[in-house]
Amino acid sequence: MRPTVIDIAKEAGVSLATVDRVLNERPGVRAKTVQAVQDAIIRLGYVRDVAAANLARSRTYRMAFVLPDTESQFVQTLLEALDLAGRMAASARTEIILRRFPAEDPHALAAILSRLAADDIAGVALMAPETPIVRDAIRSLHQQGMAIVALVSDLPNTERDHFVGIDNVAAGRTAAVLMGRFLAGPGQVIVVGQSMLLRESIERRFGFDQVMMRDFPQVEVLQTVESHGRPQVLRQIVAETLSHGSNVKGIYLLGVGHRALSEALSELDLGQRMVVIGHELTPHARAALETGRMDAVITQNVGHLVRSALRVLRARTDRVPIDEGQEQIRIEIVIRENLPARTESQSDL
Amino acid sequence: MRPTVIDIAKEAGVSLATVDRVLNERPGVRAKTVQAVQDAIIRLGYVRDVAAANLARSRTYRMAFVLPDTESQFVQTLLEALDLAGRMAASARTEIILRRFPAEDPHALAAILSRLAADDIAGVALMAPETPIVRDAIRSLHQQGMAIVALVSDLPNTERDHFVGIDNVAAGRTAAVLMGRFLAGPGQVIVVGQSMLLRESIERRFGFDQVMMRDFPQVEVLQTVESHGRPQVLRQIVAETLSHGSNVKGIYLLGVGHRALSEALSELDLGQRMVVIGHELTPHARAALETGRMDAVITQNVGHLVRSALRVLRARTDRVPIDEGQEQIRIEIVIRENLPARTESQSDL
DNA sequence: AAGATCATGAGGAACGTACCTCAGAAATGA
DNA sequence: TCATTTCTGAGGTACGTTCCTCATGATCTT
Repeated sequence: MRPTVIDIAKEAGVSLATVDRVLNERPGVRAKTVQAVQDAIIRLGYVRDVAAANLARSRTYRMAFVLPDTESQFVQTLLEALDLAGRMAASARTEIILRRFPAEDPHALAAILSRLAADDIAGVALMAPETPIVRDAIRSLHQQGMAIVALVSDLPNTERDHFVGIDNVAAGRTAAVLMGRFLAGPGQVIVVGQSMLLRESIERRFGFDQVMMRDFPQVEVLQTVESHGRPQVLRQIVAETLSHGSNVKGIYLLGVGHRALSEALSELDLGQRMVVIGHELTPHARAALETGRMDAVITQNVGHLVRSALRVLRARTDRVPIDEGQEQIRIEIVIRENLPARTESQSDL
Repeated sequence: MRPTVIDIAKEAGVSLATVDRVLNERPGVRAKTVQAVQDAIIRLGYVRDVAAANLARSRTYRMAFVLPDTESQFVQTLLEALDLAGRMAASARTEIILRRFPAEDPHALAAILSRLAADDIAGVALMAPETPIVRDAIRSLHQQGMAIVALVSDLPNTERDHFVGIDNVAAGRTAAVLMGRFLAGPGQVIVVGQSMLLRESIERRFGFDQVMMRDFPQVEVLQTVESHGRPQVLRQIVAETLSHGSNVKGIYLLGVGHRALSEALSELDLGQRMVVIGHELTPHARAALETGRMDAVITQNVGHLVRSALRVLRARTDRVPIDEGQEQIRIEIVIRENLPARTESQSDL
């Protein structure tokens, strides 16, 4: 049988109350006694039963996920994963609170964040760009003891406890290697992004250029085309670039916008096959891979993101260590052949 | 507040005992009453608190992992992941029992399996080839109500509850796409495997050939070289093939044996760069990727394998549904650029 | 209609931990 | 040494469930 607090008390020759004080780091125990209890704990190999502990605390975890209200497919898949995770988490005394903020309004975001504390929330997973206002809001939450993780987009200069997401520079490098090798020769590559103001886009482009220059000097990477979320813009610019008789052999999509691009491409009816590589495995990207309109997608598993964020927030709240290996989000390479089966729950797009 | 069994009892106008009988599907309740209770459950949105339930049951999960006693790096990394998972699981009332069996001795394996039942074990994760003896042993365990998952290597014709691992045909196809595209032209490819009797090797080779023939007809895939676990054999055959002045441009490793191969390759000092693609991200494969001796590794996350097996076994034991999306093991493509950082725990090689 | 069987209620103990109170012991200061 | 402060012990209740016993009322047999 596993040892319990009672066994520890006996072993250490103290009372249950004292063991409890030591375990929960409450004051009123002499250093010597603390040591005796800790020795007993080690000697017996005691591990606290978190389930019983949480039951006794009658602690329920209220975790907030704060996301932009953009309708992008990436956010949509994130929401789906969140929904599923919420249902699964319910039986583990964890409640997920969803908050959306207007994408371009840092003040609204700050207001939402500051309201969280009053709402008795134990932790926040935040997907937002880092602005001074947000930094202040996070500092305030942090001072109130709230666990905070940055989701998808890191907030390196804040008091966030953890970043749940991928290294976007490495993701860009990965895309570059595939692009370079798939091209297998000289040519030009168009890079398309929503806006170069987004941290992810900048980092990916940086990593992409790095590898391209080093390993594939024969490939010319053109300036980033910014779509600003408007498909027409994207379509037009791409069409223009392509029709200028240049030697474009590949397209690199820094972010979302797969739909608009694939429409543009099918309209143009290119005589020649292009190498198309993008990020985020949205339903459209999945379809594009299946039909061969895209060659590879660099992605992060949305289900993992959500579950990892929840685990980290819980661990922070419980003050227990996390399993670094498990919380490391992989840069996944998806091609048609290793496309994961669509599950009913859709949780793992 | 979340509703509890007491709330359900009040809502349904029955006693706590009756609610409990319904919840745990125990006899002695009229169909009409069962319905009334279930209605109340739905009306209040009751979710059973599994932590409290398990506490009350004072159930501890003893889960056995049965693995071959081969010293292969893959099994080693699996063991490391298992060790870590065991430490994490301890606080969730789960105990991991490890059993090794002589790799070539199905009788010994069957003996170990049949001993499990007496050992009060709730579930087994088994990594073993499917033989008639093993099939019988599994049937017997199944009849005793034990949860069984096949690990890494599927046991399709048995009563296993679930398979935790990847689709090896798809993994082979994935390798083929990368090989074909990285080669970027005609040439020959050597395929190296430990033994073609292993299900995985056969399936991977099958998938590899499928795609090669369909998409890259200009590439000639040579017959599989079998190493039978002996590095010298492998080294010699590879050296021979290469020195025969043929047009070998790529090497596909069906399984382990990265060390022997990389030694062979460095000895031969090939004038020309080869495309080397293999399976399983062992420490050697990792080193080979880092130094550029390998181009890509198709792998499955060992940490995920173990955790998924544990979750599935627990779910089966608790008779609760599993999250299909979470339990789907990905076919991961790893190149140098997206090589996951080595974590201290090494859990996720 | 009497006995047998079944469905239900009431109540309680247990799981392992947290957290509270109060009394008394030990250490500390003057 | 006495008063004061600081530790410690004993005991209890609670968390949400499981599972047990016993009693009673309802329903079925023949």
